[in-house]
Amino acid sequence: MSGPNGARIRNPRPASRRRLPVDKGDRYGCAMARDIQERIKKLIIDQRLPSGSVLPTEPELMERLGVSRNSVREALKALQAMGIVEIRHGFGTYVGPMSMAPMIEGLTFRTVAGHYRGEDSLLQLLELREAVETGLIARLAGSLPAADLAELDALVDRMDAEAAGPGGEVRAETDRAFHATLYRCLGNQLLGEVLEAFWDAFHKVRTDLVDVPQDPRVTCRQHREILDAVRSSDVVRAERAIREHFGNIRTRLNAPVTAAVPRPTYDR
Amino acid sequence: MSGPNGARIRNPRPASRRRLPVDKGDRYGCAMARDIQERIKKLIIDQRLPSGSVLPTEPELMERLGVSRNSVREALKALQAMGIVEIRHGFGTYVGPMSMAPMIEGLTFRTVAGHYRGEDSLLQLLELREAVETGLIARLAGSLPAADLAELDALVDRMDAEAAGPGGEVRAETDRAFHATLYRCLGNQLLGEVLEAFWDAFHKVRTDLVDVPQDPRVTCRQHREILDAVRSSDVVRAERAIREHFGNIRTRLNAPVTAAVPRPTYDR
DNA sequence: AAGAGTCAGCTGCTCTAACCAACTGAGCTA
DNA sequence: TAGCTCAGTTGGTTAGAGCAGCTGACTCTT
Repeated sequence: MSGPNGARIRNPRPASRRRLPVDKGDRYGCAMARDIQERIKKLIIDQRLPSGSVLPTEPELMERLGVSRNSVREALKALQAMGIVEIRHGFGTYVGPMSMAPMIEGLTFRTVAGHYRGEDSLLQLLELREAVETGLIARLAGSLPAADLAELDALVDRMDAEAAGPGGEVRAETDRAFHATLYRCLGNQLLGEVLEAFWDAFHKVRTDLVDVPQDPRVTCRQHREILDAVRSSDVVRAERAIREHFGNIRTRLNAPVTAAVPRPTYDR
Repeated sequence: MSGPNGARIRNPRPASRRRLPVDKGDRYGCAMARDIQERIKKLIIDQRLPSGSVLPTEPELMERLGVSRNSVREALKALQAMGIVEIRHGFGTYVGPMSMAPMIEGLTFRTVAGHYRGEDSLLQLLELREAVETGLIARLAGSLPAADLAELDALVDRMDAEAAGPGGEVRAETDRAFHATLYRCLGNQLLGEVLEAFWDAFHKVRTDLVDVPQDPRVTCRQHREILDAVRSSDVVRAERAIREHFGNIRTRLNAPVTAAVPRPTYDR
């Protein structure tokens, strides 16, 4: 039943299956499964359940919703994939953290798939990050608390140390922390999580797919410049610094991406 | 087994269940289900399957992955929730559109839940939109093709007509189209989809939860101002126009949000 | 009596088997 | 020829059984 590369071959009705699915606006599956998901979501909303609350057990949901165990489980699996519930074997089902973790996963997959198909999906993701951070930096300039400035100073210092250290590279975690700390003072949790999600997805794909050469000293200098610009309340300079930083990543990205031969394996 | 409000009461072991789940880094469920999902994803990536491609049928996946139909279906349900596959009753399973639709859903739920819990989640979502659009507008000023400018002109004209028309309100679809068309020329599909996702989630929550009063003439004037600023290549003016537009939405949002008594029903 | 091991009873996880529902295509009927 | 039915495909749903992770209380040992 399987072709040479595991490709699917269906003898009795090969042509008809080539039909592309017609969009009937009926995404997300059939009525019942969708309905169960909605009812569980409604349960969470209506009872104002916070993250971590206990949800009914599978047998209880079966009885309450009047469906079989299997349907309940499929609905819960879908909700789990969206981060709405969290399932723990032997414990029970809980209201999920509602984090952006599922988005990271979806975005990562989409970017990897697009990359392998020859699209510039990684570049698009970078542009997205650039857009958000550029739009935020103006609000930041001059209004960063002293404590955050000190923390950012320490992070850039650490970058310097890492660049001069044995590895000769700035650790990814340090870069991530810098960008996260920079926008923390805005007091917008969603913003922070989305930015981290974009960063995570970008970083995952970049390290997995393309081997980007980087000059760690340039990285350090650019982060320092961003920090100094923000400290001195210079909006224009801050925006320019951010753009330069991303421009740097972009140029480093462009060369290898076009030349790179996608590796045949994907093991995420 | 159920309390007065449908709250769960478990007689034999009530105290132990109050334990919050310990984070073992094992999100997304047990090993096997997770593994099946990964293998299906690997199949899509390795064979470079584009959106709409036929995936193996459930029996074929059972055999190939060596698991039961139930497990296959649960994995597919989770992947469907992430937009990675699309399941069509009676047809088969296909590679999904990889759109941002699941993100809209997750974001909407998160925002609704946060709103009901008294957080300013809707405002956070608006700030996110503002950040992205502000960061993009500079790249746009002066580089918009004439065709897009004409289309935007027509959209603002339509807004005027709708504002003066019977309803006296600018239709949501027109606003959506304006923002979508504005950033289309950047040639970044991801960017466009993310912006639309944010718009959709914001709009869904706003119309469902808070009844925002709006002066349609102000809305029209602000969109016209954005368009004119972009047309005249005036970056500073364009940024100011965007900020004013979002500032307008924000102020209209702030008053009712704090005063609003959340309705007890959630029916999405 | 204190400690350790076992066991019953929760929880979710997986499998098997059967049937239902949506859809297609070929062959039959009028 | 036009329309229908029917077999065979696909996913959707139900049912029942047993497995696996976890807790608390009971029991046996020391």
